[in-house]
Amino acid sequence: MTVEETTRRVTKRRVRTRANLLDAAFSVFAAKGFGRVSIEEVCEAAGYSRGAFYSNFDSLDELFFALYRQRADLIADQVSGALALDGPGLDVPAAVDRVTEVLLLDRDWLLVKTDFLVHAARAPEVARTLLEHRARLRRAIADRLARTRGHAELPAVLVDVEGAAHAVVAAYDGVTVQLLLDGDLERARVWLKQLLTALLTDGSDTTV
Amino acid sequence: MTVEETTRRVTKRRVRTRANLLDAAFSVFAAKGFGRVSIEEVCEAAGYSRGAFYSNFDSLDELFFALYRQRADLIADQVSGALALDGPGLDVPAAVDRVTEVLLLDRDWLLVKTDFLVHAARAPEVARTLLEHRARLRRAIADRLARTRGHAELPAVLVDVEGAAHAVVAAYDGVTVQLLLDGDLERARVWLKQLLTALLTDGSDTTV
DNA sequence: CCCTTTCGATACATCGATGTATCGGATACG
DNA sequence: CGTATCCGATACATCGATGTATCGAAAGGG
Repeated sequence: MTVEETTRRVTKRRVRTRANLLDAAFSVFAAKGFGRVSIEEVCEAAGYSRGAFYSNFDSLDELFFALYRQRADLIADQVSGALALDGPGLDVPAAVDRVTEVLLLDRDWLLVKTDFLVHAARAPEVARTLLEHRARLRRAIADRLARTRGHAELPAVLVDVEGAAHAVVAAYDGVTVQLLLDGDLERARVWLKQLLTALLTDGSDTTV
Repeated sequence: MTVEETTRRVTKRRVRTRANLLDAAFSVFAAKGFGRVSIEEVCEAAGYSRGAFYSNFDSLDELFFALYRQRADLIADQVSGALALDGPGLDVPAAVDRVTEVLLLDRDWLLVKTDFLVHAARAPEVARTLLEHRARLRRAIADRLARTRGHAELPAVLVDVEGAAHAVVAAYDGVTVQLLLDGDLERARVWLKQLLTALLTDGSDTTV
């Protein structure tokens, strides 16, 4: 880039190239891991030369960041959608099902996401972005929970809906780890549903 | 190494060197991440030249594997210890406390561990090792749970003690992610305790 | 349809990391 | 204490990745 803040004519070709680079990067990152990927590999996968890359990004880090942002936003929207789907105050299990489908969509994304986590864990700047993403997600969940039921019916130790939302995210992350290792997507989904059910209902409610 | 299976005289100096390299590697990996570390950096941190490295390991991957194994075994022992501490059938909350202290000991280890996870996720061979580690940990937990109580008192959705152990590990992993991002160790501990309590007790039991 | 601006390919210079071969000093063992 | 063996430092050859500078081609405005 190295672009001064002067507005610049942005070509259609350019946006296409950028998108292609991002897509290719996703595949390559998923396959080999951020740490083991060179700029050239991304370019090759996208069918461009390094000239194209340097015209669009300053570094692999920057591209990685853009890539994460793109996909994470997309998924966040899908989750919000899945949460909003049914009217106010309807059944949690159905929502859990839908959200689970979206969150555990494909392993490649989880691989890239985890790479990004590892990256963020060592770069406070980046970590802040990721934390904000997560906070937004939690809020969406908390809102949904609050809308459904009046603070009751949750295990007492989780304190409030905020706590419950926190727990949901933790469960998601936990199941992700197992899935990354064994690669069994379907098992992971079932397992996440069980966990969420265990967390969001008190012992009496055994609807599985 | 490039060692044929002929037994070779192993010097004291050698074990010391190896240990030093592993220790240095731990610091360097924690600080910069496996993907961004060169062999030379590790050697420099340990106060050796690359000759020493190549005399002890074939590649960074091999060193990383050895490092993980070393530390993971150590922690596994500590956890077993913490679980075995009190007599048969005594209180869960105390055990939860002790285990939590051990599991969330320092962030550096979690960083390295997560790097290793990311690495394993793309190398089935390595993943198997890690899965075995986790299975062993789960078994220890399941045994402990079984010893305490007779299958009752657990949320029904978790099915059995195996399921509960699974849930415990998931909670641990979930909390780890948050800790990696915000760096707040104490919060993480509290939070993990809450989660475990919520998971291991049915709604009626509100002992926090 | 021309001309300006932008894009991306190519070639080049540079740097850092890797692995190997060699050698002198350390270490164990008799 | 002498000697055979082992260990790790040094020097070297090589390779791949990075970033930049340059140039022809594409795109879009008039």
